[in-house]
Amino acid sequence: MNKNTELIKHVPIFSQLEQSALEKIASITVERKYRKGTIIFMEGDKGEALYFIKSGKVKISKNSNDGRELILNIYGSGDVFAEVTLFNDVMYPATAEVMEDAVVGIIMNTDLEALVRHNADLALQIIKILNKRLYMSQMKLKQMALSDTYVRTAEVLIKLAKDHGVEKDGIIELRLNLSRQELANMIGTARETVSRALSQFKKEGSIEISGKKIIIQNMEKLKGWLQA
Amino acid sequence: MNKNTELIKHVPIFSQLEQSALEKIASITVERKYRKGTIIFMEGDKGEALYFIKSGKVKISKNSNDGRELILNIYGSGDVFAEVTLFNDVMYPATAEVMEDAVVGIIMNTDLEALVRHNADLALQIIKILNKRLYMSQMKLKQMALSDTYVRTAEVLIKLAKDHGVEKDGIIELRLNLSRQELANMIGTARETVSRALSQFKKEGSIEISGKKIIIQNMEKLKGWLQA
DNA sequence: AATTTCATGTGATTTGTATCACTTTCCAAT
DNA sequence: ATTGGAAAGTGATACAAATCACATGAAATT
Repeated sequence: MNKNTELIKHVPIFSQLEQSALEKIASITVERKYRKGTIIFMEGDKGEALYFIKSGKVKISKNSNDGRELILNIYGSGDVFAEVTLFNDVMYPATAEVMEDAVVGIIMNTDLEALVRHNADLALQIIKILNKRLYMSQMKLKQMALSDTYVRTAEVLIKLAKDHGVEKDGIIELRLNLSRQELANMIGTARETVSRALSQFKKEGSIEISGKKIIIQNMEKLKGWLQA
Repeated sequence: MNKNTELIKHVPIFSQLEQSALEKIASITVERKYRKGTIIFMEGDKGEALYFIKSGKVKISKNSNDGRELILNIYGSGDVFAEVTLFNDVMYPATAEVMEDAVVGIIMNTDLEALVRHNADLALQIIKILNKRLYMSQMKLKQMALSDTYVRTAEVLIKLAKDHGVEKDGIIELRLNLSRQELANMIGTARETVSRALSQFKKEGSIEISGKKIIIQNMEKLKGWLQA
C-alpha cells in the first residue's frame, strides 16, 4: 500500500494531491506488468480504466480498415493514458501497445469517477492534462495540414527528443525502438520518405544514425527546419 | 439575472447543474454582442475567459506565419469555446473570429475557476467537453493523415451539415457563409481542389450548390465517400 | 445601371510525395 | 561464423494535389 502511494506521487496528475487523496488512489490502483508487444486495449474496446506508466513505453495509435496506422503518441514513465474514457462511457478511441516492457498502474473508471466527484483538485488535474493533450493534438493538426514531410519529420524528432531523449553533454540520444515504418506512421508519411529525410538531416550534420538509435548532434540546426 | 439563468440553462455544459450553481454562473457571466468579422481573441493573446454562444457563429483557427490558415472548428449556438485556457494560465492557442453576428456569454477564468474548485459537477462537465474535443481532434488527425482530399471534403461537409445544417424534408441546407477558401482551410487543401470536389459531388447528385449555400440532396451517397 | 473588385470554376502544368523496384544492411536463428 | 529473412536506403516512376493561368460569375462601389 505504501509502496503504491510512492508510485502515485510521481505521476504528475496526482502529485499535487494531498496525502489522503493519494492513499485513496493507491488503494484503488492495480499494478500490472506487460511485455513488449502486448496490446493493452484496442480501439473499439469498452473503455473501463485509466492507466499510468511507472516504467516502459506505450504506443497509442489509430488504424484505418485498410491496415494503415497513425501513431498519436508514445508515452513513457509518469504519463497517463486512456483518460478520454473517464465520465464518458465510450470505447477507447485508439489502441495501446507496449513498446518496451512496462509496469503500469490501472484505475478502474468507476472507482476513479467516484473519487473525482468528491475531489475537485483531482478533477482540475484531469482538466489540465486534457487541456495539454488537446493543445498538442491541435498543434499536430496544424503541422499535418500546413507543413511538408521533412518539416514534420524534424518536428517529430524534436518532440521525441524532448519526451524520451537522454542528454549527454550537449547531444541527445533517442533510443526508442521505433522502426522507420513506425516513425512514418507518427509523421503521416511513407517509410521511404522518412529514410530520405533522415539521410538529409544526417548529411547536414543535424543528427547521427546508428540503427534504431538516433543522436541529435545539432538541435539548433534541426530546429532550423521548423516553420509555421 | 433571471434572464441570464435562462440563457445558461441552454448551454449543454451547464444545463445539468443545479439551480444554485446556475445562478452563480449567471452572476459571473457577461453578455456581449459581436459583429461579423470581429476578432474576439487572437492566438497568442493572454487567455482570460471562457465563452459560450447564445446566437451566431464563431470560427476558431490557427495561422501559420506565411499567412496560411487552418480552421479547427466552427461553433454555433450552445457551444463553448476557449475552454483550454481554464486552469492553465496559457495563451489562446487559436484565433476566434465572428462569422455571423453573435451574442456571446463571457466568464472570466478566475471567476469560473473559483466556482469549479468547489463544484465537482461543473468540473465533470468540463472534463466531458474536453474529452469530446480531444476525440474530434484525433479523428481529424487520422483523416488528415490517411484520407485523400475528396474524402476529407465529404467528411467536412457531413460534419458541417450535422452541426449547422437545417433539415427540410429529407434534404439538408447549409447556409454558413463560408468561402471556398475557408472550406479549403478547414479541409487542409487548396481552394481549387475544393471546387473540383464539390463539382464532383454535384455531378453525382449528392449535393446541390447555389452560391455559398450548399444543399445535401443525398446524404447516403455523400457518406459513400467515407472510409477508414 | 455601370464599373470595378473579388470569388469561383476549370484546364494546363508543376511539384511533392507515394509507390515500385532493387540493393544493401542489419539482426536472428542455426 | 553462416545463412536466411526482415528492415532500411535509394533511384526511377506514377500519381495526387498544389500551383498557375485565365475565363466566368457574383458582389460591392460609384
